[in-house]
This record gives sequence, structure tokens and C-alpha cells, in this order.
Amino acid sequence: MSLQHAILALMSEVPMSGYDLKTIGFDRKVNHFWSADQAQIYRTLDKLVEEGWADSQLEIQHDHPNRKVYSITPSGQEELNRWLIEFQPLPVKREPFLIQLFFGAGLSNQNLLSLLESQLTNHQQRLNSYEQVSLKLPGVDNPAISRADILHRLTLECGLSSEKALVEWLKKCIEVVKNLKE
Amino acid sequence: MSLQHAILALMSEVPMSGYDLKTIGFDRKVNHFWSADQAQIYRTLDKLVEEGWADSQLEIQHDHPNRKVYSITPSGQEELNRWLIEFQPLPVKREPFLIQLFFGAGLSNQNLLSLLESQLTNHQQRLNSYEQVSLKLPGVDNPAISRADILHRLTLECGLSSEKALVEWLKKCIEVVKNLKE
DNA sequence: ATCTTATATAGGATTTATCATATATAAGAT
DNA sequence: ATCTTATATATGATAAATCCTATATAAGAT
Repeated sequence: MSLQHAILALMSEVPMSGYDLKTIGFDRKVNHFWSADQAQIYRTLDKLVEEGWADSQLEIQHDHPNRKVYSITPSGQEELNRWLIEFQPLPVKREPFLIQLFFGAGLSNQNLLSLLESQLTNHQQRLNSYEQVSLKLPGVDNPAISRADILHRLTLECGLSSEKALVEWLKKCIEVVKNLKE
Repeated sequence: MSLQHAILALMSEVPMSGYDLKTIGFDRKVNHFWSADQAQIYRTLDKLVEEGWADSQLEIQHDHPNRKVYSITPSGQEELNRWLIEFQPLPVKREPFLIQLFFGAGLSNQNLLSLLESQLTNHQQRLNSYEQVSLKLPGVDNPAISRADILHRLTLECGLSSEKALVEWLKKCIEVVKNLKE
């Protein structure tokens, strides 16, 4: 499962609690290509420990509830290294909005336009959030940019170019539908 | 659930068996934005009947096993009409390959390039299959093009432009990684 | 005082999807 | 004769993801 390996990869950089993984890892760092539910993270951590790929130590806190900090084990690191070079099949496409558009011949132009406009708004927002992240990453012109930074920027650019393509496509759709005779 | 509505939409054009839905519907017609497992289709058909959105009639065949042909009911059509104009949130992004790239700083350039090349091959194949479909759709210049045909072409163009963007991005990644000092 | 937000972990229930397998008929190939 | 492919439906088991709820501490706001 990819989520297991995403967690292993995050943990291998720095040990983390479930809460850290959710708030720092999935909601911030890798949000542009993966997201995970809190419940799923805790359950996956249990599974990683069962498999011997991670272990945890309780960290007593006084200003907050105690934390269970998880670290990757040597066998976990081995598994991660194996997985990192394993071919990943393309994820299956499932786009609810395209069902609507494909089967939308019976809808009015106005209904189609509403659907398209709200998709456009949402994709523009996503694009915008990616652009905000991009501003915080070291630029490729930066002489101190690390190998990891370069790869981080490349993954972000994947999201940026996908979203840009979708925004352009949606704008085109809107023009086409506007000129459609009902 | 979107699968339920994809099936309702396919059925509302023409009554279909589970087998038809799989082979004609999901594997051919809408493959560029939805796919469904055979087992899932039959189970979803059961659910649609339970909900009163579809019904089936047995079609006795002599050259093949008998078929159960499903049709949309009036209440199913109502449900479909309602759903077709309901906002669909953007699908969550989950890209296993981007986990690898993002956390791939410890890999050799050669390993990174292998990953990128196999992704590129797969996306080019997908792009190619979309282009094959495109050739069979009526062109926008065709004066006899229907409203449905136009929408079909638009959904296909979504896939085409997404795949083109990914192919370009992967080519760029390959150039960047080639020039990366290990 | 009470409410909300942040910090922190976890289980129950359900949904959605996949994989494997079973069953059965008929056509066509070796 | 036997094997494979196409046609056709269905169930068991499991995986992956989401939603809801419970529990608990502490800081800050109204």
C-alpha cells in the first residue's frame, strides 16, 4: 500500500507522531499528491509496527497530551528502499464531474455552465494554493538548492502543470458551451 | 456514489446487462474518466434495484447464457437528473509515483531516470489510446455533430490535455535529473 | 463561567474498490 | 478430443478510505 510507504518515507526523514504526520506531513508537505484521513494514519501506524517496519516511544508532555513518536526500523528502511524503485502503475482515473459532462446533453446550457464554472473556481483555488507553496520552495536558480529540494519542486510542478491544463480546458469548455445551440 | 450514477446514465441511454456495462460502457465508452470492476458492477446493479432506480428483465438466449437486462426506472431517472447538476468536489489526489519522486533524493540518477522513463512510457500509451478514440468521434467541423457528441469530445479533450501536460512534465523531469550531480 | 481551538490518540461503522474464484454455455482453434 | 476465448452472472474475502464519535489536556477568547 502506498500510504504505508508515504508514512515510512516521512518517518525516515524525522520521527513523527500520528498527529505530526497528519498536520505537518499530509496536510502540508505532500498535500499536492497525497492526502490521508487521521483515522487511517493511526491505523496504518499500528500496521507498520505489527510488520516491524516502525516502532514507537511514548513522549511525556506536560503542556499537552502525551505523544507516541514513531521511528522507522532497519527493516522498515529496507522495505522503503525496495519500494522506492518499484514501478507504480498509473492510478485509475475516476472523475465524477466528467460523468456529468459526458452525459449532460439533456441539461440546459445554463446548467452546464454552472457545473463548469464551479469546477473552474475549485481548480483555480487549487492552482493558487500550489503557487503559494511554490513561493516557499528554494528556486532552481538558488545555488544552495539540494537534491531533495529539486525533487520537491518537480513534484509540485506536476501539480501546477496539471491544474493549469485543467483550468485552460475548463475555460475552453465554457466558451464551447456558451456557443452551443440548445 | 458516482458509480451508481454512471451506471444510471449509461442505462438511461439504452438498457444494458452487467456484461454490456462492463465491456461496452466502462471498458470502451467512458474508460478515459471512469473504470469499474466487474464484481462491483453486478453488486451496484443489485443496489440500484433495491433502491428502485433500476429494474431487470431476463432475456433468454440460445447461443449464449441468459442475460439480465437492466433499465432505469422513472425514480432512477429523477435521481439521475438531480445528480447531474449537483456540484462534485474535486477528486482527492493520490499519486504513488510522486511519493517516489518526492522522497527519491537517496536514489541514484539512474534509478530516478528508470522511474521517470517507465511513467513516461505509460502516459504516452494512455495518450495514444485517447488519440485513437478521438479519431472515431465526429470532428467539431462536422455539421451533423450532436450536442452529446460535442460533450463527449470535450471529456476526451480533458484526458488528452492532462496526459499531454504529464508527458511534457515527465520529459522535463528527465532532462533535469540527467543534469543532476549525484 | 463557557465556548472554541489546538494538541493528541483511537475505535465503530460503513463505503468503495479489488482480487480470486465458481458456475455455465457455445464457438473456434489445435 | 481438448484447450482457449467469448459470453454471462455471482459470491467470498480483503483492502483502502471516510465519517462519526469518544476521550483527554491546555490555552485563549467572549
